[in-house]
Amino acid sequence: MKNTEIASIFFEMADILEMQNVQWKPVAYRKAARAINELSEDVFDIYSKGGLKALEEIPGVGENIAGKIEEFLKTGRVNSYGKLKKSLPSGLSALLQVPGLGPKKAMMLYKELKIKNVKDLEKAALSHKISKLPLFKQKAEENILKGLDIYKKGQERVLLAYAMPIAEEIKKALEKKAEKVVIAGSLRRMRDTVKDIDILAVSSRPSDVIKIFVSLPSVKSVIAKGDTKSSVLLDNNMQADLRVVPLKSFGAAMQYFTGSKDHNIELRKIAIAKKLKLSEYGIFDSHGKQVAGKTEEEVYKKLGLSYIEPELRENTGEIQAALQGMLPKLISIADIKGDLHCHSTYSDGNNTIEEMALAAKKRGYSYICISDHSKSEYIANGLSEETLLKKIDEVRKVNKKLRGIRVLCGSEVNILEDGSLDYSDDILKKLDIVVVSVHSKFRMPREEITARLVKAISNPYVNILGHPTSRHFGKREEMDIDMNRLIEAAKEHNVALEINSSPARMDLRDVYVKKAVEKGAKISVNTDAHSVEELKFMKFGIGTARRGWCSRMDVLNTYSLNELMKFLKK
DNA sequence: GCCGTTTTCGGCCCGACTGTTTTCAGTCG
Repeated sequence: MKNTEIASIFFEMADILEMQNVQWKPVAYRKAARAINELSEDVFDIYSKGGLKALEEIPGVGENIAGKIEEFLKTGRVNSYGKLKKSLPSGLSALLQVPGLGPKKAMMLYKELKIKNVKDLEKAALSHKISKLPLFKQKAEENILKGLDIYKKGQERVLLAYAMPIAEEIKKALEKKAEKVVIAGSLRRMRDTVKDIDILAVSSRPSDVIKIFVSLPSVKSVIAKGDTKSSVLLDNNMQADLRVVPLKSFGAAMQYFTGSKDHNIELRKIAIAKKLKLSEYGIFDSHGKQVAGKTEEEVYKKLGLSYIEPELRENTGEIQAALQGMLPKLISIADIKGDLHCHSTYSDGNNTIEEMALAAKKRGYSYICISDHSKSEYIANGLSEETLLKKIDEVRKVNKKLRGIRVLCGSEVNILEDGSLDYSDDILKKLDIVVVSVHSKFRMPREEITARLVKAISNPYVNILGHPTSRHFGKREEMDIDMNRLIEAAKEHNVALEINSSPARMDLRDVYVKKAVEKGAKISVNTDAHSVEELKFMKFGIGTARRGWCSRMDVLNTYSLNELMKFLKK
């Protein structure tokens, strides 16, 4: 995908323009860059199908930026970007990534002290050159060193499943003093990765709550501390932000602090059009009187919108749909009747089939599919045909023994390099469920990998395509797939696309899920659990399903056992 | 540079915290 490359060009153009004190263009370039990053479709495909006109359909992309995209796709470069870059030293825009430094200060440092990059900045701060400048006194120098510390540790995004328990712990601590505490921000929107932790509290004595917050044992340093808000750096180098509001503003504050930024900006524009003002304190009329804000529902209603679930708040069509009352009723975790992709001690799992089944029953499921690895997955102790037959027999025995849970015997069958499968059809047809996945040769050209996947799911015994893009955070990018073709094939062959809830996978990701749902393909939300504990990851996959606009009937494992068996027969 | 049930020109979300500002600019979310 060229999207990230193009978006980062526009982000950098915005930074440079901002340092040159150009008005508004930076806002426009950033808005376009964010929209391009969120696209499910490759801009190259959009352009080859619909030309410049189609590019201009992307929100925030007008004639000018569309032209630059076209130029990039045709020549591999953007002329005006090259010119902009030459206007300033190459490392300068990186200064903006240092917390506390914005365009004004960065330019001042460049002009006064010839600071051209982060290295220069550190040298200057350590030798106390910065505190000699008129705008920068001693405190500013300290803050730059603090900012550099944060910058160097990297503000990389962390996994949702990693950040959530940390946020929950902070919430628990604050609940001792506050009347209400909620986790907001991208955590509440259930993004697969997050950058920081946002917490909102209600209290009539905000300073008490803030005092607890800044002195939590996990706080390494305090970035900011005021009467109603505070930011801290945790010892794992994540930033946590707290906001404390009065009860009458709770809904508006929740709305504001949940975001996303673009969603909020759109809502505020709607408020203005209605001669109202929306802020984190509520909705106010022209006399400054509060007309809504105690609950989120009230805020959306006052703006003429139906309630928008947090997971949908990305300004990708949800506001338009809410205006027309066309939002889907989203799936919830309570709709889930079973897990269709789990492992047992037969391959590389930690628990026996029976243990997994009992854990599933305890979660209130009515079925669980144990889909161990296939024979060529040596490293994970993949099953030979002979062992697989033994396993089928054991599943039968467990089903005889247990009541209230049905174990389905499946396999996660490797998709080989040519798109053929790791077991013969004679074996596959003995299984209740066949999940097929790629575990090798991830980096084939787009055409080949797409053909490989389409061939695999065309096999009549296949039911689910496991972790379709095989991305793995910190390890592996998505495979380069023609998602439109894959989704069409999945629909045609009645194969469900998996949302793999394993924290480092979260694959399919939200934008592709939304596309699949729009086209009527089925989704299956599974955990890929290798132990009974990992069954709990379901909630994260459900988060992605909701972000992909899934309602209950879009998701295979909300079906009752009977409905599921009917689907599996094809 | 983008965009339009008030606009094709003239707007562009809103408010808190920091530092050293004696009334506000810069930065952030």
